[in-house]
Amino acid sequence: MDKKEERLSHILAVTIEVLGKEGADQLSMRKVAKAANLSLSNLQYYYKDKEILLIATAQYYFQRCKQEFTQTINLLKEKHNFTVPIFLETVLDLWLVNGKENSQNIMFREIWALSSRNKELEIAVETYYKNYCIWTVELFASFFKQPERLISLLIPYAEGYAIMGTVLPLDKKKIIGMLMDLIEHIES
Amino acid sequence: MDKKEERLSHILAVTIEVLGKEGADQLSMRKVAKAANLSLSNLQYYYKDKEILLIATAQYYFQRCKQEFTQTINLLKEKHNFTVPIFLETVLDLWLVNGKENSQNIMFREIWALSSRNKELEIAVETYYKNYCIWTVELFASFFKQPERLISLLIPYAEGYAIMGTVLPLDKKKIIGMLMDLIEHIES
DNA sequence: ACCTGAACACCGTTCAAGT
DNA sequence: ACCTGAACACCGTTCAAGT
Repeated sequence: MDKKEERLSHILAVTIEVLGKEGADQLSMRKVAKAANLSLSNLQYYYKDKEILLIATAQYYFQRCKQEFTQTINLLKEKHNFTVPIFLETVLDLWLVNGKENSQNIMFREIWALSSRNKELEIAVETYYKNYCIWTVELFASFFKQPERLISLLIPYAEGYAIMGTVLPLDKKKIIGMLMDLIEHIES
Repeated sequence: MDKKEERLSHILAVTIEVLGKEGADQLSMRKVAKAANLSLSNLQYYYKDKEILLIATAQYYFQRCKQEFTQTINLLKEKHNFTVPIFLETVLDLWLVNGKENSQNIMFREIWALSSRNKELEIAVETYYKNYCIWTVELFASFFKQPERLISLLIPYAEGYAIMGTVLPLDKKKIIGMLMDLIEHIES
């Protein structure tokens, strides 16, 4: 990585920090510039306006998410007591998270909102989800007969659960039980 | 409804319009004031700052959503060819909508994003989802044995589908088929 | 190629003042 | 109770200028 690339990704890392701390509505070019120790105009030299900065930031963030995901999955696979049901339960427990307690979900909310006003960002989000489905289908293909069906069920469910999982009539434990039963039914 | 109330709800209706057209990031007190034919300071007399205006707007919007929901469901129930499987398929087709094509979902995205930075708005969103679950459980209780389980499955799924349903390995028709099969399994 | 500072139109909020 | 206009600090963007 040369010096310019380092500079660019440092700006993006700082932008993620500001986004996470203050939210999309509070993020300003001036704040990012200050946090990155740049003058406003110098920041604009690297990212010429706010839109471009946000798109680059989202893509940088997605890249990070992928790294985190593969790392977590690899750790899971290497566990000494690995069985398919244990793997499944662990994955479900990992995926069903409350959006308000999870910094990754807070970032995604900001990105979603921005993407509904920005065609290019919308495409970046769509691409990420598409790839996410591909990785997870591949992962599930090692253990299940119907990976496409399982992923088409579980990924949207997890996304929705992040939004409003806390107010459902069933608690998380019962939901995981239900999902495991449904998966067994799909696979049978 | 007295004159003040009318004035207040007119402002909220105008705010919803501006939000839908331009998005949360483009919404300004000045724009709302202009669109509602008020001076900026006069708008601030009714809603003293942007936060309060947005919370009131979200609640007003939720109220509208409830009306729309009950109306749609009543029309469905009154249909001459009503059977439980047809009802279920129609409801699923109605619920599984692409978030980008649906103006209600665009509004919800804006509200979600705002709510992650605002405790009071977050509570309003949570309350809405809680009530939504209660209505739908009641509705399903007329036709199904396990309404809580079905709603705990379907509502988060529909929310997640709105976000990323377009990139799933299965198409909508197959997904509805899968869900109907799963529902049958839960009920059996 | 990289960086600066001033200027512009816009924003939310505050406040003293009117009816 | 309802409404006004000016003022303030902040914002994104543009631009002419430096190294």
